[in-house]
Amino acid sequence: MLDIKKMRQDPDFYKKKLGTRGVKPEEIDEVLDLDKKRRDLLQKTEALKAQRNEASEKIGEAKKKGENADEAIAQTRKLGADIKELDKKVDANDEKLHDLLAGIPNIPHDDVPVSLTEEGATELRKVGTIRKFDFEPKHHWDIGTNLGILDFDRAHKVSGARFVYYLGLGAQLERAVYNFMLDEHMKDGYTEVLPPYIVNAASMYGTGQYPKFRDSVYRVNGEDMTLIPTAEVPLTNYLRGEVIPTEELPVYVTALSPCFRSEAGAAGRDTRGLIRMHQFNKVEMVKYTKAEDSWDELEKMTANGENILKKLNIPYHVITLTTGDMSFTAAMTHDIELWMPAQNKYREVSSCSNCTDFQARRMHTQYRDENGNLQYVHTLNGSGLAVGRTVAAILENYQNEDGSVTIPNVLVPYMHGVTKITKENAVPFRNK
RNA sequence: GGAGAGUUGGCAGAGUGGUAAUGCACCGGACUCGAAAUCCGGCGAACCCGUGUAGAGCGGGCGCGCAGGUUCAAAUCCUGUACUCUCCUCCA
Repeated sequence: MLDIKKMRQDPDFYKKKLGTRGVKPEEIDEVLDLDKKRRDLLQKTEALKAQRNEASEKIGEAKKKGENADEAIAQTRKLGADIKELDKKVDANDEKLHDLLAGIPNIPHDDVPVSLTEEGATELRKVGTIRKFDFEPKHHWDIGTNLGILDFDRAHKVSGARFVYYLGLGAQLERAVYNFMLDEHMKDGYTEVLPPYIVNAASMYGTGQYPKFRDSVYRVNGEDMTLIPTAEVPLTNYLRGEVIPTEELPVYVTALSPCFRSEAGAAGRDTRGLIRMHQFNKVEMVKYTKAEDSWDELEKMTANGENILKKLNIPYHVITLTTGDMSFTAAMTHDIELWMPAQNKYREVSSCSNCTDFQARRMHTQYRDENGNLQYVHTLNGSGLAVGRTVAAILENYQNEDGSVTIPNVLVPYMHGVTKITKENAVPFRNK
């Protein structure tokens, strides 16, 4: 949610900045018209209310003295009707204003590359050496299926498209990866959290999924409850409506959670493999910071995500998304994309965003600055990392010609000493 | 799923139709070499509108979980609803 007062003061700035995200200037004008109308109506109704309050007070005094106040009551009665009429108009106007304003995205930072499409993203750095294969590298879904550790067919039978079973060492690998990630983040100062996986509509609104993206989530139990599309929702809403003691800032939290997404509109994309599932695991990082610290914190958070890939020794690059490609709430987003040999390209594994005060204004999450004034916190979120995609990358980058997969060194302890997944050790019950 | 109780300022806690007690905490001052104690004064989240250089000051609105209703007037009455707690049932 943007600050309407600031928008009122400098409409041209907002039109220019939001234009880079595809917001039409007429939308801003409409918001400002409704804002003006709101203030006009408020002045009228508040003047009447002041009048009524004064009259009521006099009636009260008269009654105390035992005097007759019938005439004054009759006169004041009319005021009540007028007020009710005006208040209805105010409410209707407020609703329109709020709906419009809640659908306008965050203001992009000046350093964000301007483009309405994903083309034009800035590459910040490229890390790691891309492995040269002396055989044709296989896709992870073929590797996983051949080893028996990924079973897409039976998931399709039991659940449907875009679901998967992990088995044996595959399931263990997934668990090893997210335990490794959580341990690394704890070393970096994050507090581990195990949040609820179902949240209410107010939380979805707070982080900005609602009202715009109702259709991309799974709702349960009628309208209100939603399976989380990301742990960002319960982590960021954790302090919703609160004033955070200043000495606690910055707050770093991390959580593993499943993420549920309907992937409406993604039909036909990434139909094979682990890349785009209705349910996947993700380790999420969330920070609450003071306003002046959030840009530094974004860089640190991105580094926390990169740290995982460095230790896993998987090549990646970091890009800054364009104005048109960023998520609704972000003022700037760094994506980490890891290397998928079989696809011969980088694929997104993390998205780290500074949402500035955009979510905090929706959630009313504040702190007191050095003058004792209330300020909105800045919120950041980033994947640290998407677990399924990381597993996919391990399978592809660490595959051997015979179809086996070597376990990255840092994960061996998490795999209880297993150094390689082979057809023989992959799924015990298949080898009886 | 059934029954009951509760929801008031940072915290505790009064208030059953006349416009939110009191205590603690907090802020300012006095006393003191200083601090504690004590005394005096102030302050009741945030928010919204007007005025204004101002997130100062001043004026107004709103404000007792939330949303409606009755009334000149609602924390108080009525209706609905959310959440919390207790007991029963159930369950990992």
